[in-house]
Amino acid sequence: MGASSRVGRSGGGGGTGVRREPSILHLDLDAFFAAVEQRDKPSLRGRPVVVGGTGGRGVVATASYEARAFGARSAMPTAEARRLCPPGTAFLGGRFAAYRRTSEVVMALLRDLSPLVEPVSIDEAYVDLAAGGHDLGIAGLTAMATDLKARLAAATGGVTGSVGIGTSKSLAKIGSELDKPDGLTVVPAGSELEVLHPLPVRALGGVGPVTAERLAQIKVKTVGDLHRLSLVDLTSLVGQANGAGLYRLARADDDRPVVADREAKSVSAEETFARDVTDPARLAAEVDALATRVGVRLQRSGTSGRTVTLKVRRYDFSTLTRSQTLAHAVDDPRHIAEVAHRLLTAVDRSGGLRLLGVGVSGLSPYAQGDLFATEAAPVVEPAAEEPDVEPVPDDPRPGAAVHAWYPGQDVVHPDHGAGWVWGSGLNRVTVRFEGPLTTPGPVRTLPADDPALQPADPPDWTP
DNA sequence: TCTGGGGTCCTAGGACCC
DNA sequence: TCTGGGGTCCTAGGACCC
Repeated sequence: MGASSRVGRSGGGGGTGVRREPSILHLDLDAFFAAVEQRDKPSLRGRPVVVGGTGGRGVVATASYEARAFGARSAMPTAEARRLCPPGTAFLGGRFAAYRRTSEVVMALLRDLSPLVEPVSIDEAYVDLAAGGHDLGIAGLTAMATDLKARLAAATGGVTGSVGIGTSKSLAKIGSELDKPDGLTVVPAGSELEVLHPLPVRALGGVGPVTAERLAQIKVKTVGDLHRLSLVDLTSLVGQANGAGLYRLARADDDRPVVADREAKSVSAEETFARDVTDPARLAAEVDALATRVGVRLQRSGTSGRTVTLKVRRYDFSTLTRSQTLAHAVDDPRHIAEVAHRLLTAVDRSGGLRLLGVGVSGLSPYAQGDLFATEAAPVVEPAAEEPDVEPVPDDPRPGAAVHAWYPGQDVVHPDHGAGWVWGSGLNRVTVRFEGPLTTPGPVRTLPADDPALQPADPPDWTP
């Protein structure tokens, strides 16, 4: 949200960089998962090792440099890596506890350098060296980084990393890519554009296959080519935020801070099945299992969230998400599962599902059930003004008027067809109708006592 | 034996409020 | 009867990253 601090820092000429000294360090561990395996199993040293999904639908997480020589790459289907690599290649499923332990050893070494360490992933981090009071001269930085690499290898039993140091996150990251594996690159202040401009646009963070292709169509291949585009041309090509970001990155204009302790914004779990699943009972059981994984992790981290998202990948790889935002944050697996089940009901499962996922976002550090904390939480403040109607048991007699509705309830209306409640207040109820519609627009706000609004499935009532 | 799993950020449109 | 503009929230999808 703070993305648009439009500090017009062009200042005319070569507005290169914001920091005057190369004070940002980026560390990238080399072929990390495979390196840990080779460390722990001497028989694997010097041999091609592929870590990742080993089943029929697995993909490669990490290929050792020996395996890369045969063409194995991250994100490649494991089946393809098997075709490329020779007999004797090790295909391993991965031991994440071991990777995490090793990662923690490395992150601790980085925290010895500076209190400002931002882990990007299990095998990557930025360090703000200025916050650690280091000598930021080239010789001093080189000596410090050389020493870091030696301590890293010693502390991890032989895992290596590539280090880049520059005046920004972008330059530090590019530096660590330039000399791999076991590399060290310091980009001196003032030489940023010299380093940047010959590189392919893909070297910049945020340029993936789609953006690169769009740029290639107007003959923009290198960062130098990119530098010649106007801000207007760039934003019209790749969008407002991306365009403005690339415009600055091409000028080495990157003042993003190193942020320790980033708060998670969402928690999710998903599963690709070995074979597509159609059986409703099996799908329901998978939703329960995924909701449990998510709920347990939320509870362990002391957070909960208001938006539950269901992700579905169909037999033909088409992927969709359905979400619902609740009046209150949830972390209870049963509540998460209940919403996810409902969302699953509304998607087409014919032909079978390849993947199911469940996620919770809109996180706040206030767990459900804590009344005082919930009332203090700014995020649920609006709900206090218009409290949910208690899901009082509807009068079960067929035809009885219903004056209380709860989110998720299936309803039917003679003018609007079938739908379900996604919000309710004291005097009105908001319903999303699925059609067939006799009026335009899927959402209707109706008086809560509209006599025509009925539950889709009136509960059985026995006198 | 085609294409994982865990994330972040952005965009666009509709609803809704003032 | 005709019709606004700005801002926020929500939903869905997509690009990208490791």
